[in-house]
Amino acid sequence: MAELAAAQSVNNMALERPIDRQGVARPSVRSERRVTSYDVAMLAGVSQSAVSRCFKPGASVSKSTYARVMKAAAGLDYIPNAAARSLITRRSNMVAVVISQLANLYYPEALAELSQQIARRGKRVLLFTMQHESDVEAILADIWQYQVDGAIVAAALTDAQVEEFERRRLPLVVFNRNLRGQSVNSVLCDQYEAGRLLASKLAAAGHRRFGIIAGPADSPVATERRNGACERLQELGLPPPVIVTGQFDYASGVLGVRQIVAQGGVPDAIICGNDVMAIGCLDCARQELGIDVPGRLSVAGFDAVEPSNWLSYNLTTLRQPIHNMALAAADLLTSLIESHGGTAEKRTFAPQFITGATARLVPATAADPLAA
Amino acid sequence: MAELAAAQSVNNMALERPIDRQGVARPSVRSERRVTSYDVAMLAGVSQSAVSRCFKPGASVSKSTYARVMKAAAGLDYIPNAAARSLITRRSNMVAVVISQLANLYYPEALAELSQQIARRGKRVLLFTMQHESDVEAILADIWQYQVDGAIVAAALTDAQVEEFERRRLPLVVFNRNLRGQSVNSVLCDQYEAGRLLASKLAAAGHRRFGIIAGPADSPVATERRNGACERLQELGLPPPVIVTGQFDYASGVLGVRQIVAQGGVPDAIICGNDVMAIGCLDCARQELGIDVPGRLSVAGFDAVEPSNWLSYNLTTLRQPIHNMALAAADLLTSLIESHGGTAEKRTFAPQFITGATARLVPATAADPLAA
DNA sequence: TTGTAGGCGTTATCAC
DNA sequence: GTGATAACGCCTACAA
Repeated sequence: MAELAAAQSVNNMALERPIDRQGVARPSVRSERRVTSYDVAMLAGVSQSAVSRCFKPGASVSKSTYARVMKAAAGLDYIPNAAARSLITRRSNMVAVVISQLANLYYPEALAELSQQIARRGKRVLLFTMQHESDVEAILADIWQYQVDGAIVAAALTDAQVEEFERRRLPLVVFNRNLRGQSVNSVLCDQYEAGRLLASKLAAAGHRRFGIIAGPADSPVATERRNGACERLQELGLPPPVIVTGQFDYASGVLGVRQIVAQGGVPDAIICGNDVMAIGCLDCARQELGIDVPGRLSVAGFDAVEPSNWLSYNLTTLRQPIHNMALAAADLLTSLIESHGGTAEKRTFAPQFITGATARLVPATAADPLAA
Repeated sequence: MAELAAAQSVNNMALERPIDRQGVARPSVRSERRVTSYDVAMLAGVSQSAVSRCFKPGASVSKSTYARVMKAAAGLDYIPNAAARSLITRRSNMVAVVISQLANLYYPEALAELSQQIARRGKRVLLFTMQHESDVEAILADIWQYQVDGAIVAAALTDAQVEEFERRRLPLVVFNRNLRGQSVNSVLCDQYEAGRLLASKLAAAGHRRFGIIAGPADSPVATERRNGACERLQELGLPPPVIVTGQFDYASGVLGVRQIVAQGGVPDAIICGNDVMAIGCLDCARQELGIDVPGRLSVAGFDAVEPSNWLSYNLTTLRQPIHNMALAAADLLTSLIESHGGTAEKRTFAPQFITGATARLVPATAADPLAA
């Protein structure tokens, strides 16, 4: 009886709705209406709010209502409109991911991991890529517009930019960038320490004359790696290395080793700002310059990207635990979104040394069994 | 005079609004209000519509109003809410990009290009990645929800799935997948032809005994390349190749060549489903099996990803014109979005043969100057 | 459990 | 050029 009454009132609504929504006064521009929860409600003989509840996980709906609604929804191909939902819930379930230089081999790996972790948490990735880190400003404007729930940024941000995230109360996790002195949530690998570690290992093996093929000057990661290595070499009282700058690409590695050799002869070891440059350096040294690596020259890189592990290279390098870093970034961001803030946290991961076979890592005499 | 009256009526509104929007009946859950166009209007002393118009490119606003509004907006850090906008305009300015296996080296390059082209057209990328192409179904549900303006999908779609795009009038461009018999807008490289071309080139050089390290069975691209090669070999009356299957990764190339050699001895040539497998095959053949490439064995791949061009490899391969394909995909999608459909179009790009140095491409006698 | 009603923040329409 | 007003499609107290 009550059910009948309900159905009837619903039917009244159903009859009236078309007039409400597309009656005489209906704007002529609206070419085609979308299927909305009202349509579903009409077909199912329930109220619109009932439909809404059916699509909300923990809502209280009777079995029969649920079934009727779902059947109607399926019949109409109804899917809730995320824009409308986010308007009222203030949750878009979108996360902005800002990443530079997808050409860099390291970044695709990071992006793949991040994307997966974010999806696993029921959120979508709004992707922003940039050619140069300086493009970030324009991207931020987009981010504010799109009502994302948070952002993971793999680019250097200025103090003002970080502050704007705070002002807008938008959870932010900085990925792989150490914003010194800023209280920002960040997930990173200690690049400075990585640089020091590599220098230490090579110096311990007796290398004295170093070359460095550094990454671009506007890359904080490149700068930290270079500084870490340089300062460690200095601490150890070794002569200052020959430093050239590259663009993180293969050609830069090739060019770099040529320049270094031209400038001061073949050094004992070359530290490259990333693996791809190290591979370029290695290929050029061996195949063009005819230098024995690691016999005469040691070459090392950073990142442990996939090709560094290929048989032709087996590069001595430092791995960033990308998987764990992506996991941490997603976790951190999620908790920030849920809890609406908290104190800034820096999760630093230690780089992992990969021995490889492109660097001599023991003193020369011990390394060569023939000399023993 | 008129201006004063306007300002006054605005002020009335301004005074009333707070009551409307967060008065007694205001829900207690709403923790913090956002800055809206009403706030800007209030501060600037204009109506909310005026503010809205100021943020719409081609709208008619007086200089002075515009200036006042912009100043107020800047002061309040106001940015229009894209969700609200898309609700009424039915335009989100978001494009879904669905892509599989970011680990595949080819895909990051494609994604980078796509992302750039889409951004250049004033749209954002909503990224969906998947481990297996079969995950696409779940992703589609997300796509419907998020009101994207269109989608670029680099995955195989079933007829039903394509049909659903049509039913929802959602512009779709299929990237790098040939959905035979379906009338879908697509941008692709002729993989079948690429397979044939490679087989022809190798056969022309006198290779007779072939091995194939194919890509995974669920990958249409892999299947087409393999079929193209196989059918061409058959046409030419050559013996059936030894075929093994891999996963498009380096290890599969290594394993593949071992299997092929174990099964039927060293063949004349091995065609690999993509470059990374070809590189694995190459490394293993040369360094583990001690086979002279290209002297004794020719190796070729597909895609011309960056590492294929490195000195250590200089792979014989087929390039897909990724840049142009991304351009075409973005153009096609954009025009579909603007024009609301049209007839299905297939833009097919020809693969470009990269000679490289891992395959002997002239008959053996002519190739060897000593034999002449 | 269910329906009613109000609001999320914007754009579009239409008088003025 | 400008301001009221009605959507857009949904969520959510609140009352029943």
